[in-house]
Order: sequence, then C-alpha cells, then structure tokens
Amino acid sequence: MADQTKERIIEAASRTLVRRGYHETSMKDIAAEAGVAPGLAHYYFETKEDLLVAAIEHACRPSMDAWEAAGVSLTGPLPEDADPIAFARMGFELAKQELKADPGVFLLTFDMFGVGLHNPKISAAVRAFIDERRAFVARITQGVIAGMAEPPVASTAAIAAAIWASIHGIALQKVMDPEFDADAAFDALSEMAIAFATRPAGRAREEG
Amino acid sequence: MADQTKERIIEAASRTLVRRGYHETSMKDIAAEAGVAPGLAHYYFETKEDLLVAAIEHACRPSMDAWEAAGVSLTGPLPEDADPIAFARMGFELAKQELKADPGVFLLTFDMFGVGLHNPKISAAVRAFIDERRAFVARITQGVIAGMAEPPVASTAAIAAAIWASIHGIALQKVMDPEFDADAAFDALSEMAIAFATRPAGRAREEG
DNA sequence: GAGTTTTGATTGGCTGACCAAACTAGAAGA
DNA sequence: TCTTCTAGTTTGGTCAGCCAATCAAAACTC
Repeated sequence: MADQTKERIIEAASRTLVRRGYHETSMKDIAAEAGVAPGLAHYYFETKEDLLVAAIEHACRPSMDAWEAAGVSLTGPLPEDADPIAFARMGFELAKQELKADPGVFLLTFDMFGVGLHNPKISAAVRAFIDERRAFVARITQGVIAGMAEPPVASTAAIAAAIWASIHGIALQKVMDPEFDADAAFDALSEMAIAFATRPAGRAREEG
Repeated sequence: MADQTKERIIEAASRTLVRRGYHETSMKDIAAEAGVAPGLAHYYFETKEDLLVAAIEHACRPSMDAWEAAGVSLTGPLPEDADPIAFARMGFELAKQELKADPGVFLLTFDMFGVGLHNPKISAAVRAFIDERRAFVARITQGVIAGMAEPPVASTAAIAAAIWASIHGIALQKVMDPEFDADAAFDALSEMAIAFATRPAGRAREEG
C-alpha cells in the first residue's frame, strides 16, 4: 500500500512535470494529480528536487527496458561476438525510436538540465545521468574503433562525447520545435559516423 | 541617459542571470545589481521574459563580433572564393574558442532553453535563436557538400542539424561539468566531419 | 510646465516546507 | 478470539517568505 502510494506520487509527478515543467509545478499540484493530501508528497520526498530525480528515473525505465530487450545493458558489457558497426547503427535507431515514442522523457530530461544549471542537488543528478549514458556510447564507440582500418586521432572518450552531444542536441531541437525532422538528423548523424568508422586506411593525415 | 539606463539594466540582468539563473533571480535582484529602483526594470521591460531575451541578445553580441571579425556574417552569405573545408574547420575552432572565452553565454542560453520548454514567449525566442544559428551552419555545410567527391545521402539541412546538435551538446556537457574536455570533443567532431567531407568517391553505398 | 524618467511602497497571490492530529493495520498480549 | 499497543501512513491546515507587476508621486529634462 505504501509503495503503491509512493509510486502513484512519482507517476503523478512525472505527468505533471512533463505537462507544466518543474518551476510551474507545485507540490500541491502533484499531490492533487496523485489524488492524495498536499502534505503527503513531502512525507515520501524530503524536497521537490528529490521528487524530480525520482520522476526522471521512473520515466527513463521504459527506454531502459527497450535497450535490454534489444540485448544491451546500459551498464553491463557489450556482447563479445556482435558486429560493432551493426551495434552502432542499432544505437542510432533506438535513440530515434525513443524520441518518437515518448518525447516527454526528453522534455523532462532537458527540464532537469535547466534546473541543474543552478541547483547543486539536481546538478549532481544531471552529471550522473550524462556520465552513465556517455559511458554507454563510449563502450559502443570502443568496439567500433577497434575494428577501424586506421584508428582515429581523437580518443574514444572524445568521440563518444561528440556523439552523445549530437543525439541529445537533436532531441533538443525536436522538443523545441515539433516540426523539426529528427529522423533525418539522426540518419545524417548515423551516415557520418558509419562513414567515418568504415573509411579505408592510408589517407593523408592532417588532423590534430 | 535613458538608453544608458536601459543598457545598464540589461547588463545587470545578464550578470545576475548567469550567476543565479532565471528562476532564482528576481526583478528586484536585477534592479539592485543595476543600482536602480525596483520598479524601473518594469518601466523598460514589460515582463521578466522580455528582459531575459534582451539579456541573451546582449550576451551574444561579443561572439557575433568575433565571427564578423573572422570575415563571416551570421546572416549574410559566405564569401564565394573561400575554401569550404577551411571554413568548416574555422567554424569548429571558433565555437571552441567561444565556449572557452565565455561559458556564461552558453549558461544563459541553456537556461533560456529550459525556461522555453514551458513558456510560449521564451519558446518562440528559442526557436528563432536555434533557427538562425542552424541556418548559418547549413550555409557552411552547403559549401562543403558542393565540393564532395560523392554527395551524401542526407540533406544539407539534416547534416547541419546534426552538427549544430553536436556543438551545443558539447557545450552542454562543459557547462554541466567543468572537468569535461570540450576541446577534445570539438576536435573529435571536427575530425569526423572533415573526414566525412573529404572521403573519396565510389564507396559501396548502403545507407538510407 | 509638459513630458519623460525614476522612485519606492504596495498588492494579491502563490510557494515549499512543516506539523499536530487522525487514521490504519498488524503484532503482542490476555 | 478479542483487545490493546505501536509504528507507519495520511491528512489538511498553517506559516513565513518571496514574487511579478502596479501605481501614484517625485525628480529630472528640455
């Protein structure tokens, strides 16, 4: 019963935060949406910040499950025998689907980023959020680089950061403007990344 | 005198907003920072939103000037005779410098993005902001594509969107975590983009 | 002295957090 | 089995504080 109530509050928070945003949502709003007394949200979550973090974690669960269903754990190692390029391709595709299936998650995420800019508690959560996902991209990147004819000048971490950046930058544009063609942007990103990963060796080197 | 006062308020707003963020900054704070009476900010700016937009425009001016100094107008056409690849390279470099020289501008920008998620007035400003800069990237991209041995599958707009995304995604990571190596990420992005643009023709096509 | 700029106090409203009291369910004891 | 007892839940009201925006009046300018 208690756990159910807590869950209901988190879900109500998630819905309300997506709809109105962190600063335009009060604890009372969330309690009302959950159908509980105004004070109860504070019984389960010391501060509004804690509730935001819980709401994000909750909202991310479905996409996490989608990754697991595709055979990938966000934190665990990648399967040894898989083709890294195919993996990368699938990664872009899943990101694309994720954005299409539930833009609300990204809305919530970017809201959290915005709050985190000037809020230490949220900022820590944001950094952890970014680290986890960027590390995941790095793990795929690592495999891809290992198979390249000529290794890139840039480090795995730097490339992963650039790719993470692009994925979230595309989502940002979509969230800000529903007219934006995120699919095309994801395809372009995929085309560039794959072309880079599969380029032949022996080209004149002038970077760095 | 009146214009000076207005300017002083904008500058005070810019400083205060960078330091504390939109929602943690009150009109009184800004007036105090500017050294004027609380009511005056509302004399020049009908709403706090208007002041935020003005502050961002003001904060962006130096980097705009840097671009102009480099021979590029953000809205005008590119010089015909220049090497597009060199132009692209310079673009990444300038973005890198911009982030290093004044991360506050990006802080302000991302704050505006966050507010814009659930605020129609700011949202419109954000879309205009993104459109302008993305169009600029597209203009450079256009030139680069024209010189490619084999044109990409993706459209100019899609590629420009992906690159804009990456630039801002990198800045986001830097703003969220000062330890983040933005330079390396920019270099990685540059390496990938240039490699893609200069790849030889005739490769098996399997995208799209 | 008309028009513009600036002041500073006020207003109406909302917020996060707190808390004392009421309720609930299940364990312990008779 | 029936009755306390208790710990965990839930309620709803309170509170001190802050805010954007307004406005009448003062100061300044030409």
